[in-house]
Amino acid sequence: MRVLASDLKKHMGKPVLLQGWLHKKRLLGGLTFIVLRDRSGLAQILVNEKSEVEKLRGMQAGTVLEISGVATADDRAPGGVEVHKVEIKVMVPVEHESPIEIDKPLSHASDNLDTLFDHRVIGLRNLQETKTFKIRSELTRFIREFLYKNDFVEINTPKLVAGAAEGGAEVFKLDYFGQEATLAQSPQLYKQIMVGVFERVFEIAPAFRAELSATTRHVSEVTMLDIEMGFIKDHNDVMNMVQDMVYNALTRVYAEYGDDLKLLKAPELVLTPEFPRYSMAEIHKMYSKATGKDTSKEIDLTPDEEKWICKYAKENDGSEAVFATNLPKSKMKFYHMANDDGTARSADLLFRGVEISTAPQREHRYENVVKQMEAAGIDPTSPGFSHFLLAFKHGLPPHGGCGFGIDRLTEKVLGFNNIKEAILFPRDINRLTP
RNA sequence: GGGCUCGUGGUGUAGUUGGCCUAACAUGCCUCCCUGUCACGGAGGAGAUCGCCGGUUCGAAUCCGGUCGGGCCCGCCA
Repeated sequence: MRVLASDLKKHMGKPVLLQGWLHKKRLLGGLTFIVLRDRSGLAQILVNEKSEVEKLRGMQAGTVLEISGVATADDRAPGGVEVHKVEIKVMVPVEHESPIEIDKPLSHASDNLDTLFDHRVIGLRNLQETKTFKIRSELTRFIREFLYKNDFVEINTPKLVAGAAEGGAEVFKLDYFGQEATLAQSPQLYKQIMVGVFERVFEIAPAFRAELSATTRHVSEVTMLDIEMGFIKDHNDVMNMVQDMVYNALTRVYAEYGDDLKLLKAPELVLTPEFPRYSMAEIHKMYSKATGKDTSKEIDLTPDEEKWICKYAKENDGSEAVFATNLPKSKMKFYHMANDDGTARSADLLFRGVEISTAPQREHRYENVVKQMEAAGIDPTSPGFSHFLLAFKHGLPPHGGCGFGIDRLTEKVLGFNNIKEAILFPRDINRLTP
């Protein structure tokens, strides 16, 4: 029976069999330390026999090993336990030198990201990188668990679609058995349709954006969390749900992975259960007053304003997450609901300087959706939209939801400067491999 | 798409007002020594025509032009 590195302590004094990768060799002459990596972490193995050490001559990091020995308590060993009386079996020999180091932190300097991604296949075995993606996995799990607890149903919607869901944004086009298809840039229309079925739905899936953006915040394949909930009282219900979900996921990840986050030099979490809310107009005014730069004519928040309001909220409200509410109507999508004062019932959630989510209330009245569609220059009878409208025709309650960037959330939790650092195999305007 | 910026052994860097560069340092790799390492330590070694092409010059990693490949910012957004 295989024993995992992290379970060695439970087998103190007993024979154990470990399987994993050679992570590090330290030869001290008469004795040799081997560090073995498996899915649970690292195990230290002490080898005395010359003949056993010889089996590892020429074997590089990554060599797949089976080690049998005895779990032995020793204060000098990391974690107080190591394996003695060892017999080594090389399962998969590796003689090629590792292209990138796996036992020390890799450079995440922006100039070096290209090398980091070129060597991603092996670089991900680096403990720091592995931890990053373990934390990403857990963040996603906490979000899922929160949503399940709140009666949301997880759905999967098509990524091969006939037309653009949101209009405006660039889409990838491809040949679909002779028809032109696009890669879905958002599950927007489908998740609204599903409100008519389950009331509360969510999806975690890729979305494809063909915009020629080259910034630290953009990739062309993004992992989106999409939420939609029906029978809301007002826009606040949507913001509250997103807020509670984020608060829950962040506090959990800091509680359960605090040590790893500290090791990865992630910032301390500063968060209140209620996130501060400022209207877009207020933020423009506050920012202009504080910096002397007039942004009152800006439609959206500038990247600098996003950073500024996050810093402001952290210092004055004790929260690194902040809502920018009442987004301008001119930016509104046809499926959003407008306020009477020229703003939209939409809010951006900002965290540590970037927008991680947009959480609007939807226009749920059939006639209004048709009107807003026509105003946006979309033909309501076109094949891509007639199905969508059918759901409204047959009854959709007041509803709202959010699009939420999992990549950006992970990036900011870990204190990275570039979204790609939080993605296993990022896709941007000039990277399609690995 | 617009602006700015960078390109030196496998990896990370130094050198960039031309000559002391026959390219330095760290790490990784190879050989040897080392019985408690944990970024082990010590001795030695291999490994780069300085992204590519052209130009200026007695002489170019260094200056100029072009080209290819990155990065950052803006616009747009998650």
